[in-house]
Amino acid sequence: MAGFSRFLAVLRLFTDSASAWSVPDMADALGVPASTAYRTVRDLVAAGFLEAAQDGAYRLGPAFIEYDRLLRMTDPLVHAGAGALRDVVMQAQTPCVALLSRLYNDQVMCVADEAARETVFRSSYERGRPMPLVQGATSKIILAHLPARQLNRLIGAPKSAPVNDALRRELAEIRRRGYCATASEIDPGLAGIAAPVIVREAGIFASLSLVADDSRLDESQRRRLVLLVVSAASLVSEELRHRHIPPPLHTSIRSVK
Amino acid sequence: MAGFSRFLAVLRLFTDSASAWSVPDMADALGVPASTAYRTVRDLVAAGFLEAAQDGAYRLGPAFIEYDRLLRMTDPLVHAGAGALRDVVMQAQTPCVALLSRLYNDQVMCVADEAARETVFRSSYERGRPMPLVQGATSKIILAHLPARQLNRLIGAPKSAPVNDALRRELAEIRRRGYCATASEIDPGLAGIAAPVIVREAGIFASLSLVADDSRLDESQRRRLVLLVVSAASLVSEELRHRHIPPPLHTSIRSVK
DNA sequence: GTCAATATTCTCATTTTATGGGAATGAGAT
DNA sequence: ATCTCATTCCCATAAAATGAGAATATTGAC
Repeated sequence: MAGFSRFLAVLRLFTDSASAWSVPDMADALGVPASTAYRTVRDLVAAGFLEAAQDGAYRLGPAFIEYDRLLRMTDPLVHAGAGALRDVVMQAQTPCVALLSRLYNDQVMCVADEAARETVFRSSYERGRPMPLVQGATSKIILAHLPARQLNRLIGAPKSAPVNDALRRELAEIRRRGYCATASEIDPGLAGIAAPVIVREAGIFASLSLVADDSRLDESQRRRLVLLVVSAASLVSEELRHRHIPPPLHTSIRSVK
Repeated sequence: MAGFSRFLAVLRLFTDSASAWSVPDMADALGVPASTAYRTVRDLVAAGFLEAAQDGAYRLGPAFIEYDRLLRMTDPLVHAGAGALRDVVMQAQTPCVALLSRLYNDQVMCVADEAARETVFRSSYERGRPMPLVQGATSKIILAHLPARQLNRLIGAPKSAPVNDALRRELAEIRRRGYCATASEIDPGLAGIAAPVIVREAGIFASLSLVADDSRLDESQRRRLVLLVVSAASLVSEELRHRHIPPPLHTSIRSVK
């Protein structure tokens, strides 16, 4: 291991349950000499990706907040979706959480969320938290719209993984239907309603979804929310498609100031 | 330039106004050969810090969202302050934005913000955006509570920078008063009210502040909000002080699972 | 205050890796 | 087909990271 990966390795030590590390402990955990660990940490601190807590402990640094804002302001999906999420929770007229989620390596991650005012429950899906690929409406609707090649890479080709044939049939059915509604697949008692946000030409495979208390939903409510989610997802997709300007030919591209 | 700094240099290219870059343009801007730029970008993409947009353009990657969540969940200041901000905007009973801000290199950066329901204006202070050090209540109240050595480093020692003597007197007065109220220093028409969140033993130099429409504030309003901000800041400080557990002696520290 | 135990930084010879020039390949456009 | 530019590949070289251990700084114990 060397170079860049040393920095990544240090950052990966930081998790929900281990949020502060001393340098000797990092060196231990990574199996590198102390001098190397001190140097790596010093560089990360200088860059703002780590920061000294107290008593020789280090925690994640404020540079992540800065880059996160930059991403929120400039990422097409996040930027286009955030407004839609606000509209959705307003129009839902019930305690709920609206999510915008996308593929992230071999998981699904929410990139924007918005809770209605009076929402008391919390969804496991929350901005920045990687979630399983094959559970929950939010994830399934994305899987259902993936190109065959990419899906095979994630769940195995039909021949090599016939165990997934049932899943494949389920995904085909979801794609046909155009939305996905589940209940208690991730959080007991919570229902998920998700619609696809797919813009192939921009490489966007995402979903817009709503999480609400399942016991509060009667059939007409559910139908109304499905409609709300599906149309919001279409709006976001359209906006993204519209933004996707084919670049001028034979010219390097760069964002205009 | 080499090693880690090459990665930093690439990331620093991404700004509000230049949010998508092609690799040749990056190579140009950094003055490095194309082959080097391609390799650097490939590594950053693999780590999730960049991601391919369309047509050879790259944008910031979802890893920043993931680390930002981790920080929100685990950073003592953000975690303790977020709840307080919600309380503040609720109790303010007027359109406003509450901010939690801190030193970040030689600037001040908001690390958590919360807007009241009906707030229409936007403050220039927003989560993740570095702001000037010596303007606005949010920043000044932090400066006013910095140890002398650190203040000198930021604005120059009294002898070498006598031009700042007026500022020094202003800061001393602010410290004496315990809060700072300004108007139109950053955004025309907006007023800022800030109180310190200082926990020296934990290395925390921050502020809790409220931004509201200046023309809507009469004297009694203003007094009420000052009280609100000051007491909220005290609560946050107390919570942080309480959390600061002196580590066990002669033992390496590590967050408990 | 001294002492002892760690934490942290420093040094430097060595190994490892990144570097970048250029060739090779690919993808469009004409 | 041919031109242009994007992208990858190759490899000798230069450069930088590495790590063992020494040197120094901190810190608590006493």
